[in-house]
Amino acid sequence: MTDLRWALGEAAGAAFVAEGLPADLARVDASDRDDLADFQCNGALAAAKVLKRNPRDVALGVARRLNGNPALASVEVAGPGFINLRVSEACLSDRANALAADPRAGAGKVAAPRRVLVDYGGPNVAKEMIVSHLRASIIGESIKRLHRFAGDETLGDAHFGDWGFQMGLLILAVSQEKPAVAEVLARIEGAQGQSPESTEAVREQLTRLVTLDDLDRLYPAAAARAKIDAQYRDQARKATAELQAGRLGHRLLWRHFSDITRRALERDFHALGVDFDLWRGESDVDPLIAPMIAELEARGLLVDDEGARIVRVDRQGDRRAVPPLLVVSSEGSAMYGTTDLATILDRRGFFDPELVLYVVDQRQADHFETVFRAAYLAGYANAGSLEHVGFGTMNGSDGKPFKTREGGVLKLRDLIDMAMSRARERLREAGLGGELSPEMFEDTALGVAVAALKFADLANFRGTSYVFDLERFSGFEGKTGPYLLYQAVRVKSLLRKAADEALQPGGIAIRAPEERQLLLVLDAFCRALSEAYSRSAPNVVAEHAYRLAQSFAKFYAACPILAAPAGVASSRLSLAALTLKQLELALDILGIAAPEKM
RNA sequence: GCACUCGUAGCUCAGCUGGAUAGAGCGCUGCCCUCCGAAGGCAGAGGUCACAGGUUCGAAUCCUGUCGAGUGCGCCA
Repeated sequence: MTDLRWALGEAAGAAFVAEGLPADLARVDASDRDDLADFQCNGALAAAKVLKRNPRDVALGVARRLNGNPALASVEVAGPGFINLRVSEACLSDRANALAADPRAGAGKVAAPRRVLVDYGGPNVAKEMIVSHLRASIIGESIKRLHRFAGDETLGDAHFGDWGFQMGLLILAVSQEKPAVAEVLARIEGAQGQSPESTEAVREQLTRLVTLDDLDRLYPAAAARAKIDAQYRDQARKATAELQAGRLGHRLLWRHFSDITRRALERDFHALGVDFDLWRGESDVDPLIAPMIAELEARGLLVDDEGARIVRVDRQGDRRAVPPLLVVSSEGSAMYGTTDLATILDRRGFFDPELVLYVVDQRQADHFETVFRAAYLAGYANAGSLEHVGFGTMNGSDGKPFKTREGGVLKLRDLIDMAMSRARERLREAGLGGELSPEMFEDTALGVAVAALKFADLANFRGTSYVFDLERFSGFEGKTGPYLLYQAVRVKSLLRKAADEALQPGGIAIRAPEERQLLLVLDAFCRALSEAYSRSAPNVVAEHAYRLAQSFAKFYAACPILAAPAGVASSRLSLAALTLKQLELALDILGIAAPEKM
């Protein structure tokens, strides 16, 4: 299925060729003068420049050839050589009916689907989720959905931070505070493989002894203490080393920490409409590191430098110095980049992705450049298959990194709670409290809150830093998530009413200006998706969804539907149903779901 | 010091593969519920697109410079 813009571009291309002009200049775009045209082609200006001809003459020649096209109601040349196209009502109506019959509401698919892995979120064991995790999760989830919807075989990986020093700290802190835990572990370690207690039994005991609240309480304290207490820090380092060496008790305890953290995180993420396909952790790639280092060494890629072992990745012609990848520190331990490199190997093993998108803070651009180059150099990934999709930092209204009024870091949970309480207020104001069951009421409040948070973030281009403003994030009027939900819910209500009155949707005939405008926006869905896809820019989808909702609101205000004469009513009903279908598809790509009522 | 990103309405942001009168939302001023959900619609005020050069018939968009802001620059992740 092709959209009008594309079809007109093809027609213009043929006209260009017939006029002896380069066809690739015949691009047609939505008009930015809707008082003059639906679509415009500015290619005659460029062609005239290349061929050194009078642009107006060139445009007139093309216009003459387009004039007979049945899809076009008018073809005019304006100004120095703009070709303005107005589409006929018949053509618009045909397009509307085609869209209504298409389950994808006009969305295209990629010609050659790829295996795509999206690495995003990056939660850590025992570390509280804060608002900065929100961006990574929201943007990553949307990019994953964008690829999946376009037909790629897509996996989203949380890239779980479940390894390293923080685990040693936790093991130390928990066993010091809870002698019972130490006893359990001593028992199982003492008896070695022939322990009377099964692993299962130990895990059950740990479940009773160590809760998520314990971790939330102990970790910050332990981390703070390690900063000032060198002896404590050394103990934690030792515990980390023992864990990584495979000490049984440490392993069981670590597994327990990760399990309870992951369960809680999955629940929180799910409430936000963020669901990972994979929770591969840093621990999963740990076994790959030693052989990887040996191989890099054997191939001469690993060299000594200031006591550390590095891979040089700078190239001739670099405009700037690209730092080497530090693989083994002078203390002999694996580093951040080492894990990332091993993760690339790991992924090649189980998925062999053709594209990996790292949805991570823009500040890590240099780091990823280094890792990617090392991976290409080592042949662990095909050139160009690794891409850093960076996003901007989050600042407070003072332009500095965001802090709460008390000066602390805002927890994600608290932010969601704030947005939810505002949503509850609005629902009560609208008098919907009594109509919905308590569970429905809470679900709806959560849905509205999530829509507000996500849309506020996704409406901005990911690459630029943005000001984190609670007021704006939980706003319900204007260009907001709740506005989109509101429009969707209004259509749902309308469709219910129509069903009650046994009014059937029918063929669409585009007449009123508001219907025209709505259809032109519906037609632009395909284009918006492909642009969002190629630029990894969900804000393009967000913008489209908003424009769609807005065009619908105008249509809804200007064109009576149920009260219209029978033929008109069934046409408008179909148009409304089509709008709902496309709006929900667009919202789904943003990770937002519309409730039945609100 | 070197590098990257960004400076668009009072505020928060789109637009940046060069094209006609630079768009939204919030806020501000009015208007519209005897009609399908007013979390809505309509109208209005508000801009030398940081500044200065350059390329071009044409620049918010491309190039250079200046000023301002943010970020990064091997043994944390």
